[in-house]
Amino acid sequence: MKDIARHAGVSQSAVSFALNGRPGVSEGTRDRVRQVAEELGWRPSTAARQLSGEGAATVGFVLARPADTLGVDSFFLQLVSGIQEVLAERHLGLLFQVVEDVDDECAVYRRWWAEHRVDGVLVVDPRTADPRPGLLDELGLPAVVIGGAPDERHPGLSTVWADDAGAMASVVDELYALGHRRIVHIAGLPGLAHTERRIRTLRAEAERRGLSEVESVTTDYSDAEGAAVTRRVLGRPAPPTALIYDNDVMAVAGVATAAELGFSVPAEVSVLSWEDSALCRMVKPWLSALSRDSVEFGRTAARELTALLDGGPARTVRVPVPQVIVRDSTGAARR
Amino acid sequence: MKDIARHAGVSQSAVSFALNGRPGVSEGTRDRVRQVAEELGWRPSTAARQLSGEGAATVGFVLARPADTLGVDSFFLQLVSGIQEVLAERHLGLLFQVVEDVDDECAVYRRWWAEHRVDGVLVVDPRTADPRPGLLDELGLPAVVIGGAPDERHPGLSTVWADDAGAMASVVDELYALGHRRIVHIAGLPGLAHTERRIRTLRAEAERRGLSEVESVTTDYSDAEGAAVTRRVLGRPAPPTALIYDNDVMAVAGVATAAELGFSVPAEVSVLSWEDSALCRMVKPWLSALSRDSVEFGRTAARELTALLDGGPARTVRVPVPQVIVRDSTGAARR
DNA sequence: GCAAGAACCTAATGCGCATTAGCAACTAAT
DNA sequence: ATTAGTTGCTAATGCGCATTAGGTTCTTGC
Repeated sequence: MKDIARHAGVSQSAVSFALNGRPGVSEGTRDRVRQVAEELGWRPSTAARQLSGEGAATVGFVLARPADTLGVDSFFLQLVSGIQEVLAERHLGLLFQVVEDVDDECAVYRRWWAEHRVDGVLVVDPRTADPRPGLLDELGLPAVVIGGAPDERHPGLSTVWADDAGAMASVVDELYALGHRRIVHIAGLPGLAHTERRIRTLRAEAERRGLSEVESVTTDYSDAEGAAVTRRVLGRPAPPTALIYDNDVMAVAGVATAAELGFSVPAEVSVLSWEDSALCRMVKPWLSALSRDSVEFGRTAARELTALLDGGPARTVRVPVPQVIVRDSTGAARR
Repeated sequence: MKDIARHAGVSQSAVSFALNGRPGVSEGTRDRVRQVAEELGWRPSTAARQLSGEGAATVGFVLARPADTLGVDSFFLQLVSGIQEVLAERHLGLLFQVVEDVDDECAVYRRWWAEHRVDGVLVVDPRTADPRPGLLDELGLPAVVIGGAPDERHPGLSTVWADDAGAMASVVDELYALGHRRIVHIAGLPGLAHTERRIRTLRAEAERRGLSEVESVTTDYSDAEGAAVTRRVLGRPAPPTALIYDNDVMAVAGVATAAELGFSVPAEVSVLSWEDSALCRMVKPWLSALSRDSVEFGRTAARELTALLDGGPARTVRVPVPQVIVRDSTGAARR
């Protein structure tokens, strides 16, 4: 800015006024300063800006999962891509960190907060008894919880969520209509809020219809566990006629396992993936799947965060209910 | 720091000396200051530190690809995970951005540089005629090119690369030994340095052996194009007996397509994936694949970058040649 | 024709830290 | 006993920006 001031023949303060749209300089001077700044390729130093009270212009995102389970997962990249789209418009940076578990994640938040490194954070994979909302509330760090159910205990946090319960209900509706009575839900990680929500809803729906042979089994989302559970339940005397997998990876592994065991899909067992991706169209039969717009999900979350950063109120936003895309892996139950 | 100084009964400068291990304070004072800082949960403001010449404590990473091709890709998450591991040790942040294309990527580098937002960057997907190394060299931004071939034109940049040429040569060796003479390489994006390296090497190896029916076809890495190319080449009067796919997604799509066309794998056509992941064990037959340690690749790249940041010389590091993992999708050529 | 105000600009200050210069007390060397 | 050196600290400065307090000229109202 000193350079610009010299080139434009004004004081450094005038430059600041001119470039920040503040009153105090004539339009002529403002234009001249802008032009010089442009020529010099000037950009404000984020550090200096931050030091004079403007915030870090950065948003944090922590992914808590062991390195070895960072496998085939299209959801996060898509989510991040949507987040970026919104952040980039406002020239907000995304500070990204991968850690092992939630405790480490909390430590990262504390550090970021103490170092004034981020203006806010995006939290994913909310859990039952999650320490993170409380911590963020306590630190006063603006945050948006992605995928969490509305949480009245932390009114400072925004929430963006998908209606898993509604989706599960519609899935059960559909399977029931197709004649399925024995259904196994190969769920994801226990303790994750959306896993528990789906499990609870499935149980409620089953009870409502008087179905006794409906259950959920939790896994670690890996193809290995997906296959193992599939093998176990299909080996029963009265195997399920429909399998709901909480992600695409397990669904694909499940189909392969079913085929191996001599079950034809969907004639003998229907398979539904709770995540749509290219994977679902890479196996035969093509997998029916619950489809949601992950990129848009990310955009929504980022928009909520920027709203918070602008001083807006915390809100709870629901994104559209995931829709079932019927392909070739679901059909009428065998009689 | 002012608080700490007051609590410890010393000047603010003494606090700075104490906490940074500088001479100028007695060990007693140092310990006392450390303790107070600990109690107060003090962490230095990165902005202030940066303003006084310490660098941004942040490394940049840009992923240039259209949002819709951000699909099933385990490579990047694993790479990033490895990068993080090394950066986290040094408390370096990772600023992450997704953009549409290389031009946007260059714009991001320019902005980061002007804003002093990052101390260095990691560059992925190097291309033939890539504008990025030149730009980074010009800006003087420390950088490590991941996956690039050694480049003498930009001695300021470090390079971490895998020996694709060597790997391709060993793949051809192996397939040749199995009796394959008609081989199609379903390559990735044209213009990517490693794509071109593999293509060149395949051609050279074919010529050396006098094989005329060996070729490479470039794609966009998508399952759709992988399937389309597979369909086309297997429909020929004399179809290839071996297919080399540049990633796992296309390989899986290719196997499905081959099955659809009535080709049995590996009896009638062998399939090899140039990327190993859970995907390769999610289809039947399990895919033979070239395996590399992406997490370690990331670690190596991050280590090279931190070395550069410490003022070390630019280096070119080769990671181990990917190894062929023989599973069930490759076998002797049908006579 | 003179005071009051507006318009446009400059000087000065602070953000949180690192660093340099400076200063007092004490010790070692001559 | 004086100087030189050392130790342990404080005061002061600067990094690049935003902002507040002044200051000068130019306009307006009476």
